[in-house]
Amino acid sequence: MIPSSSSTYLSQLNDVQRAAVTTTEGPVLVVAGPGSGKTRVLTYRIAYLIEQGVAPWEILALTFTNKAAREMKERIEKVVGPRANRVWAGTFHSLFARILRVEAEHIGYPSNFTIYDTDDSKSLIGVLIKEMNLNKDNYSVNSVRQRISSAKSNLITPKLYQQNEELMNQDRMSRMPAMHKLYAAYTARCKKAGAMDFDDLLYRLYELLQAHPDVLKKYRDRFRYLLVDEFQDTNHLQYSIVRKLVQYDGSPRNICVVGDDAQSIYAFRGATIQNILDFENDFQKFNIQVFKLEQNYRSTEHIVQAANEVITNNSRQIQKKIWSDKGDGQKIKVIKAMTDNEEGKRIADTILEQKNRYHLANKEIAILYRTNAQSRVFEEYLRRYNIGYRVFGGLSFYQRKEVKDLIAYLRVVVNPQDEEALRRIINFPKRGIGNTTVSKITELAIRQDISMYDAVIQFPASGRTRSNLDGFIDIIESARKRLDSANAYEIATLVAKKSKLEDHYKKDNSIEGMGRQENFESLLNGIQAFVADDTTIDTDTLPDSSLATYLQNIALLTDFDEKDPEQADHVTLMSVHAAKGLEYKSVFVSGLEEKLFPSFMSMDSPDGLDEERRLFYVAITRAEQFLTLSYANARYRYGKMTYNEPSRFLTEIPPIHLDNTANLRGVSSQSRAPMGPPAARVTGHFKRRQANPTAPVIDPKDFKPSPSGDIAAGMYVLHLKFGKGKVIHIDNGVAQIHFKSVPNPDKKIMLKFAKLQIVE
DNA sequence: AGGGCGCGATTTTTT
DNA sequence: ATCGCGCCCT
Repeated sequence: MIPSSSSTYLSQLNDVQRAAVTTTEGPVLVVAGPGSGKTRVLTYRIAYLIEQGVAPWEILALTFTNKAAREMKERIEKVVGPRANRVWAGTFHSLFARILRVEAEHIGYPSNFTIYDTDDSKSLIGVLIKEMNLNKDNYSVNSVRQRISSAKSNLITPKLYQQNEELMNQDRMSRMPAMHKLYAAYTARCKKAGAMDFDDLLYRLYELLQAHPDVLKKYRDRFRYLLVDEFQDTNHLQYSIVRKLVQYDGSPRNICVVGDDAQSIYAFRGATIQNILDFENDFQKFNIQVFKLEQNYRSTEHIVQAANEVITNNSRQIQKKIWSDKGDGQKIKVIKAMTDNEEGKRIADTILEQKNRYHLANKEIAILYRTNAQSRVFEEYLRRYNIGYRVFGGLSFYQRKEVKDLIAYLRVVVNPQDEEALRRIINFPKRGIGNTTVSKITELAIRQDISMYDAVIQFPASGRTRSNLDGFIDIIESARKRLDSANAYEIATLVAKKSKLEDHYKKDNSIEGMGRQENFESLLNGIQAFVADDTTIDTDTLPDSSLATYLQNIALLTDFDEKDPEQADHVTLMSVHAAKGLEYKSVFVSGLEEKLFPSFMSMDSPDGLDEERRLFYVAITRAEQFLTLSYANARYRYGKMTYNEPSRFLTEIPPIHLDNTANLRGVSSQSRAPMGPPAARVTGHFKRRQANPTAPVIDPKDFKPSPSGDIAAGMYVLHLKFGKGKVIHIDNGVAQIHFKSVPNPDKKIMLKFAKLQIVE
């Protein structure tokens, strides 16, 4: 029954790792270089604690991403079995949300409070700017949100903000003198809406612990052992909470933080490596133990040494030298390209070559970039080469309009005070409640100091407007009535029908519309799965399949958290940020140009530049065996061609680690040649093994859409995604076309939008 | 009230 | 280049 004894897994650790695992009492700082077995140390430490008799629920393990939390839980489970589920392991945001749900009443929130995502926050700020008659040219929603967010992350209340001369001065200088009023108003409105934004999940918890000693004591007693992963990415507020939980008289101070200052890449949103330094100071007199994990088990030496060299260009860092015993390995390749397009082609070519020569699987390969917008070229070429790929990041499933629409209805059902959700759906799908009515309702709400939902109910209006409003109220109320008796899925389907959302999306048969239908349906399926998989283990929280629980779960999810069918053999495309914590046999780091990587946003300050360099450090240390860096002399940005120098980071790698053969055939005639299919020998070899063999291959360069008016029934046309198809008939601007080479060959396409080329 | 059109801004990363 | 927003027209 016991999955494995401690001796088994402890023997898998090196001396430093083992010491970090078995030093369970008192404060511990683990400085963990890339690939040094950090996750292994964390999970084994928890497993070890449990074997030493610590109850799983006395352990609080805070991570930064859901992915990291899940991975950790899975790995603990492998060692100690199902007990692992009782460990409080999760992200700061999700665990704190869970606690806040239980304790909400203490701070005047409903336990089914809404979580506002960044879009909701921005939308509310926009509304407030308008309401307060501020000039929206001076008050940009983004900078206001940023300032509010960083105020909260530094424990500055609206009141303290107003008393802070420095902040107030900054605001005056940037022509936002009413900033503090906005902050106060924003806070009040969130509270009134029963809503917390991402920062509130931390900030309100801090307040709660601060103001309620009994609650604080409860969690201090409960969590006897704390662990924090990726400590370099925590902000001041997060550390303050952690400190509150462990730093007090009589505390055993069993806290272990793991991090790497060289991999801190979230300073832009308030993370500070100062926390690591503070941690050392704060726990100095409590016999803090520091362990440095310096052996890299991931990469070969050229890669490791290059990383070491690069990071020495940063001004301050914790001294450490990463080393590897995996041998020299391959040198780092550099691809120079004329254009971003050529960069894409050359990388795709190199991928084919590597697959051929080293028998790499797609999933052992990743292409990384600084900004998500760069993924496009790579997608194009990988598609043409029939290499399966998957893009991470960008718009997450839960940010899609059709998904947010239904979610918004559900949010209002659970919490009618949720103003942002209400605003989104009050007239969507259209039901004759126009802007005029909505702003009158808003005024009423403000004047009477009631919620917007109550204002909708009370709004005095004549015939049609009134009955439209009643129609809306009825949708919400009929679902609310069933909140206690029905599960999340039943309510969701009811709302989808009654609101006419389902109809709205079903009747749109354009390509995009069908995608939305699919998303809409998979949202409903997801809710059904949630209901079916009712496995909440916590006794504290409401272990149920209720709508409220569902909403709180998904609010903190991102794309990454979709269960990836791990078998799928695809090349991974993602931003460098998203790649943190991952590793691949072969890694391509693209777009190494000044103003792109490093980003122009960060170039003017030394701190910004240091962060970009750490980002580069993270990027190259993802590679196990093959590392390829690339840049282009010219690339399209914001619709026009831009020219940039190669990134300074390239010159920071000593040439001894670089493979210069790539340079020799760098900017040659071949790179200027029009894009043709890759060498037949190479494609031919791999084509058979690729996923998605039906995807047609059309060179976008050869594609010239015909005027939509020229298209008639009976013609053969080309479509970029679906390939060749026959136009069956055209009805009211919508063509029915049969594409024989795709799984669902019959498509309805709106001629107005679709780009089709007549071929015969 | 709703739909269409044109302009403008936006583009670093994410819980 | 793409998207969203606001304005104007019906």
